Amino acid sequence: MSEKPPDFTKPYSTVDLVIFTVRDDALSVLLVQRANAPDEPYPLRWALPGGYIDVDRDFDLLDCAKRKLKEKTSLVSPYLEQLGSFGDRERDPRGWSITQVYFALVPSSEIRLQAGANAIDARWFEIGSGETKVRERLAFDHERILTAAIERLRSKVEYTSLPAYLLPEEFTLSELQHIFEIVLARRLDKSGFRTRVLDAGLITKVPRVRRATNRPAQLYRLKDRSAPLVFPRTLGAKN
Amino acid sequence: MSEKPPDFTKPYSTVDLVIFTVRDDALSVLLVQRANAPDEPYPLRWALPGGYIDVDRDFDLLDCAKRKLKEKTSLVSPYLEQLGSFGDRERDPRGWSITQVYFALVPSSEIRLQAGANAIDARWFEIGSGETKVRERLAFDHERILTAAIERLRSKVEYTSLPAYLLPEEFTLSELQHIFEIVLARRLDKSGFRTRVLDAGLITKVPRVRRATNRPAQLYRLKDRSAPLVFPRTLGAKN
DNA sequence: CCAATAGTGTCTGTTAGACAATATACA
DNA sequence: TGTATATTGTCTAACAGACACTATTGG
Repeated sequence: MSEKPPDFTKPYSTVDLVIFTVRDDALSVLLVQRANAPDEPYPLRWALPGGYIDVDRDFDLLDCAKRKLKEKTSLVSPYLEQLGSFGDRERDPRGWSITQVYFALVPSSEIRLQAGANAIDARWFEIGSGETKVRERLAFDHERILTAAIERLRSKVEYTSLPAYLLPEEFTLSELQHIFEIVLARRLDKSGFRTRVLDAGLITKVPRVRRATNRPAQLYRLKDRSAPLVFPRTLGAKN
Repeated sequence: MSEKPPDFTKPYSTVDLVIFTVRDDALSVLLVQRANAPDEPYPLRWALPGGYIDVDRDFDLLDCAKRKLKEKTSLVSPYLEQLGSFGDRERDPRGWSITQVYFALVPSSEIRLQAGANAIDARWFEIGSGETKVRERLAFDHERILTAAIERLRSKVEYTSLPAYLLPEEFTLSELQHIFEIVLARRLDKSGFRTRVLDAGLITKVPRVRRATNRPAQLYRLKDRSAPLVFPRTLGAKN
């Protein structure tokens, strides 16, 4: 039962990102296409954005995730949370590897996609409701990771106000409800939704309204955009 | 924006365990004392059990965690869940390192402690309610990890039946309630507790009773001991 | 029959969920 | 005035929480 010394074989360590947004009324995830190089595994396959930890530039894991997020989306401070890590002997043909997975929620406006170093293209893919979440076979074990991320997102939406991070800074209650409905894939009752969200005290009015061809709607914003998460009560109504 | 090649400097990768039990009516955590060797960081400090991933023996992260758990407690299949990973440049003086942390719930009976390779002693430490969770300064960033683990445990207890894994396979409802109260550090209403737990359908009667100097108590067991987790409704009563 | 704990029943304030009514803008 | 959406109100069934009562054993 001897410990391996620290300079024994180390696993590869990467950080990958599951970046969600809602566009065209559909939950979508950002994928990048891998380069077509002979020494790169899974050439031309679509994959979650990410890459190796740079021990010289990154101070910690979150730093590394933020850096990669910025490289892909040029966003600086969206919602970012650790999903978990996935590591085994077979997921990468180059050897024992571990990926630290973070998931991010970003507003679909405010985004300019950029292809990264190892990626020749970057695109949004809609999340389907079936067993296979995306109409592509992904590289590595990324399908499993994506599935886990979706599950986490859906379950957290039941008791937090996470979807607010999918909207621009200011939004109306109707817009917020709409985005909840998209993520949860079911209708919600208007009255119940409003009281739950407002009673929870997570959002505050801003002294402005959104005008259209009807009654103007009060604008709100998150009370504390940096706060990791929060919890109204249970949610539930099916309308 | 060039990617580092895979054989560039890798962080060290370890797996650490936060092993909880309840003994003498107190939530406790298993710590090991680090060896007093000149080249080892934090000599004689208490730390979470764990160690380097062995890329030859461990197939995946969970495997590695199970192996280490077995080495320390000789338990094979208790509740084991990934807590998260902690990685940065400073947490280990030997260099950039990442630890994959798992947390386990074990019944306090059924345990024979064993000191591991790098550990000269292993002991249970009671979790206090104050800011500092344990009356010891721990090695590395293990205090932060322990705090996160306790937080996770307490929050999950509010909506799952996790504490059942702290009991032997068969238990009475009173025993289950008692252990909930210890973990949550508050009293619960008997009637409400029973209906919640039973309605959730997580446990089943076994055709036996526990006898004492009073009315015998029905024995129960978890319906599916391998099921990752489960959720009654919200919990809450303060009695 | 007493002590001790197991197990069940009752009452009440709160709330989720469904639904309806009213409000306010532009055209 | 009409249309469209915002916002608020009402009613009801379900439920959590508090508390009390009954049940069953050993001594």
